[in-house]
Amino acid sequence: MVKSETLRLNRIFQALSDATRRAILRDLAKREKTVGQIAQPYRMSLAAVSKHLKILEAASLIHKEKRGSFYHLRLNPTAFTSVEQWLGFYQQFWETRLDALKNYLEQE
Amino acid sequence: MVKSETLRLNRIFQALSDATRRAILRDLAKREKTVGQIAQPYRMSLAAVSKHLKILEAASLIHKEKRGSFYHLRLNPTAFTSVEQWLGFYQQFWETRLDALKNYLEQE
DNA sequence: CTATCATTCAACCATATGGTTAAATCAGAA
DNA sequence: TTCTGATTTAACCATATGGTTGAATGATAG
Repeated sequence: MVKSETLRLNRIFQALSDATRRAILRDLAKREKTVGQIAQPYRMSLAAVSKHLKILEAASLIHKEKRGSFYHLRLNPTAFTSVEQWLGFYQQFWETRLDALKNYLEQE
Repeated sequence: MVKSETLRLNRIFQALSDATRRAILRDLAKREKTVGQIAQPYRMSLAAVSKHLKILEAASLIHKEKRGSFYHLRLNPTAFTSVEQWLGFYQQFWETRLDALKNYLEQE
């Protein structure tokens, strides 16, 4: 594994380890939003949400663009491919496991 | 999202956010190992590795079993399905994105 | 210009994290 | 029983994390 990819995965998984940040991603999957719109459902301060967005952006999971006096946030779907690739390596293991289970059950 | 699944994902992603722990998972993918065998490639203390293993176990990414005076660790491949499922939701987005890119490139 | 609105930045705080070393546990060998 | 080896636990430390509040920035509306 290349070092830069390691750091990239560190940042991505760390970003995803917080439930608020995962909820924000879900929210942005629907449509692009401003910081204020994103913050609205949460009880925490705007500054706290702003920090979460910065972490998501550093992990390249979202893209932030300033238009006028508003920042617009949107999902960066390609970033998810890093996780997809990382996970891909392990799929062979749980797939063979599930296949074994399936075979076992079908024997009955 | 159910709360318990949220906590489960918190633990899993947090566990995966550390490069040492991801390396341990890779290592265990090959075959089952003891704590000492796992620790051998790393410069850190055995106690530090022991902590990493506890975190991976709490995230249910590995299974730990004591046989005699050795603890044997192995991958728990089914735990990866949680990540798989979480990621699945976003695949529609980056897939349509990649399809769009593919179409664009094929136009040339 | 000036006031306002959206957002960030800075300073701060409590708790979590990832490491250390030293002591405790616990199974197997002598 | 006693010694040894494998591993965990405990206490500790420095830094990171996730939150707060209040001041700063920067674009828009009067």
